[in-house]
Amino acid sequence: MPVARERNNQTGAGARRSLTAEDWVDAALTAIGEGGLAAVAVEPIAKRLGATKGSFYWHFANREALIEGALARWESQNTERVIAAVDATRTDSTAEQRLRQLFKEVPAATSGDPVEVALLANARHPQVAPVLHRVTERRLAYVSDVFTDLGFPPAEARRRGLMVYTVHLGQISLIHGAPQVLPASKRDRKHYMDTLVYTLTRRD
Amino acid sequence: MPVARERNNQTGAGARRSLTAEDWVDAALTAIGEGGLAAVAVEPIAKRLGATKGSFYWHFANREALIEGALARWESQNTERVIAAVDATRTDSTAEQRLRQLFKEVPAATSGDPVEVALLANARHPQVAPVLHRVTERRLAYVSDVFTDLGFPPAEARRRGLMVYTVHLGQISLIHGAPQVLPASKRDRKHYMDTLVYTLTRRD
DNA sequence: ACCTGAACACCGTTCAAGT
DNA sequence: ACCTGAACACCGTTCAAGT
Repeated sequence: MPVARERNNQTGAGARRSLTAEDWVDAALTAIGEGGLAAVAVEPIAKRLGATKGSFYWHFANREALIEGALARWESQNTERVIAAVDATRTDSTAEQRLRQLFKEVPAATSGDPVEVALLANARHPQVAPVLHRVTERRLAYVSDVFTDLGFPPAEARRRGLMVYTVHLGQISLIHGAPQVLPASKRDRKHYMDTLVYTLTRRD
Repeated sequence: MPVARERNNQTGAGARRSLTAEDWVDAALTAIGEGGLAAVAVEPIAKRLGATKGSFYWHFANREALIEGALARWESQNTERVIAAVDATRTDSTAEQRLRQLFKEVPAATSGDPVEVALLANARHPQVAPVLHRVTERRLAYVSDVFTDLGFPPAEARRRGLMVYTVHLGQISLIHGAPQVLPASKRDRKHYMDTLVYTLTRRD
């Protein structure tokens, strides 16, 4: 039974506009968030948009190009999110507080973004790796700046920043791969976090 | 042209024995090492073994069961490898040297094992996660013991062990996702490693 | 310019039939 | 007990034909 499917459009139930590449990218990002890279499947997405596979191939050369577009969009959005997060902590009094803040906020934002989680799960994917690399570089530069603000000389600030970011990545791996090894109680977690910040910010 | 394909057997070019579940698991592990979890594809593996897909389904319920078998095998082999690595470092004089050793050896062994790399890339896969969790727990316990040997009280030793293992995981992520951010020269890497070990082993 | 519908290739899964 | 070969479903890709 050929029922007319509801479909993305600007005018409600009225005239339906054509799909754009943007529409497909939107749908792809949604799919990544829900089921990872593997969920970027042309046929199911087409069904969701109320179109056919043939329509997709008018906008994109292939599935790879769709993933490319989705990653590019995520990266630019992610940049703005990082900047916003930075602005949010800028008024904190001490650099150590900002560091502590980063340890709390960034994983929260990170775990909260299902797309980031999915991309981290596919960090070695040839299309994902360079995106992750640029995002990493940007975040790392910011963390290093915090150590500069703490009075560390540039080279040492970079090393410390790298350590912090390394720990951050490790935390994400643990949270998503083996959360059971992390401190169980809130009290233990606070103790652990204190040890972490203390250890990483300590001077000679 | 129907050429008789060479096929896994015990007796060289002579009589060919039947395939076993083991044979399929072997081939699956090879495939994971070469192309990740996604490379565990029934049809191509069957072709490589000189058999048909139908043969596979006599030994396994489905593709998932094959992956399960491959992961189980890798885990048990990995256990032995860890034990061997531990034994190799046991004669080192100081615990700090053992720690430094771990930082050098474990990533080396880890990066050297393409299966581990592939599994880490799919850390959130429902079949992979529990395996990784158990392996993590085992390694973490060992690292914590090193800190106990260093004279840290148990709770603190666990925290330090967790930090070290977190850093280790972060390193792996960086090495495979954004190696460019790591210190470029050998000299800088040594300096960084020194800072790392010094920072993580320092007492109050 | 944008899309449909049919076609083909590839791989997962099933199963009747062979040895 | 172990395997083949044909069949079907699902998805990526192509393309002639429609509006």
